Amino acid sequence: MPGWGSNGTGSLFTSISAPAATGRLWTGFSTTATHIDVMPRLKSLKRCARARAMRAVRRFMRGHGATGAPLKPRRVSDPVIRFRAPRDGETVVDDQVQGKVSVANRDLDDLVILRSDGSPTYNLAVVADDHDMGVTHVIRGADHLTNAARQAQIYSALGWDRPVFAHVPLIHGPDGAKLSKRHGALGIEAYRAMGYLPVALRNYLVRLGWSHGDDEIFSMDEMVKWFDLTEIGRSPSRFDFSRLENLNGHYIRLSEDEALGAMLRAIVPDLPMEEKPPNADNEESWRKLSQAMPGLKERAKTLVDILNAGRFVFASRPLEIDDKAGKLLDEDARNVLRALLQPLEALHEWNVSEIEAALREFTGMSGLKLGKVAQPLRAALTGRTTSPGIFDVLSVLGKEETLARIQDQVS
RNA sequence: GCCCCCUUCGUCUAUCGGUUAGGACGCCAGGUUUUCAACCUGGAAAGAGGAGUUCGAUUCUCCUAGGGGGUGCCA
Repeated sequence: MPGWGSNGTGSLFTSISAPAATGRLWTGFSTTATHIDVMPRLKSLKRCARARAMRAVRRFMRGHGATGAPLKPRRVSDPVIRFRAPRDGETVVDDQVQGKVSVANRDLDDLVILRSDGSPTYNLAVVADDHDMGVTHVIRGADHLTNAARQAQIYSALGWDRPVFAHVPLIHGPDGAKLSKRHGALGIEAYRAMGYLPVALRNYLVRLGWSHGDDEIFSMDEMVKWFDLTEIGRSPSRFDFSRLENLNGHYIRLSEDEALGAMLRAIVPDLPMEEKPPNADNEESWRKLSQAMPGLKERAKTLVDILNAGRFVFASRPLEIDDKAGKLLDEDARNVLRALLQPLEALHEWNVSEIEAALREFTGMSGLKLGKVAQPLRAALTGRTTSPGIFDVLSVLGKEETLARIQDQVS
């Protein structure tokens, strides 16, 4: 996405417009790229306004006589310049999404276009700036619909052609209230820190207010090929985290292990303390994490989930055992673990297939179901009742660490 | 208050006047399974209400209700 963030006074939620020449996207506008034609005229208007206001005040004071106090106007407070809007008729905006929207002109007031300090206000600035840049399409949130009518009037007053307007429906929060930068807004960085992938976010967002038959998963190419303004619905939607999580899980499972590892390391600084892995600067732990990635990504909905589920590779002994895992480690379980030490110790090769063979042989001999062996092991090795496949856990941890963690529980 | 926009399962949506109103997420049940996920099968779940137009309305029109947005020397 080009042009995220804010430049000067504009920002993501204000306006997105495309200059014809380059086809690049711009967000907001810059008040420094100014409007050669308009500004000087307005400036002089302002001087006139001030002079006129002075005269009016004097007149008023004369009219009220010299009743006492020293009534001598020093200076008129700085005037503003307003746009003289048409009083009759209506202004019609032909919007690509909303259709023809008409507003009676009597409902649109004479808005301020130049502040008392001489700077232009939003509605004048976007119009002048978009015009200067040759912007062809103004696409923004439906909260700007009324502004479009005002801006249309300004375009007309200036004798300029209007760009194409498109006002897309807003996205409300899960509670149905507006989601915007000034109210309960979540910036894009917040979603990053929650462990959402850019691809997932894009895919989720594109389906809000827009659809392509029954399709749910879109590649970037498909989005570009199929998306069209004319197919956008007009009703606002709610932000649904479970839907986002589902897509995010989908894309995590599709991601390469190395790519996930890189993203994980990148977001660690942005995470709250309790979500950061312990000893996060330990390279060996990161190596183990990437080794465990196939099993971890299978189970995760967010990057934070991966870090959380993969915490056991970062943890140092003695391991913290959570409540559920603790209850699992009763006397029977400890006996199983004790009996496991010897056959594991005897393994020369420490890899998934050797480990699996050894454990299955053990269950065969002892008559225990694999679950009766796997769960205590899982508890002792990860401190949790859920984890990636148990053979993978042993393999990733390494022989020495595995035996030590079991020893911690049986002694 | 005034103006504008919106209204199909809880949520996102499909439907270009005639369908058993479809799909997805979530939820419930079952299957698979070393846990949890993933995956597979099945299930519950919707046209806000009222008038019209029409042989026939979810679909077109109007009204009501509800929701949202706007109404700044904010953007």
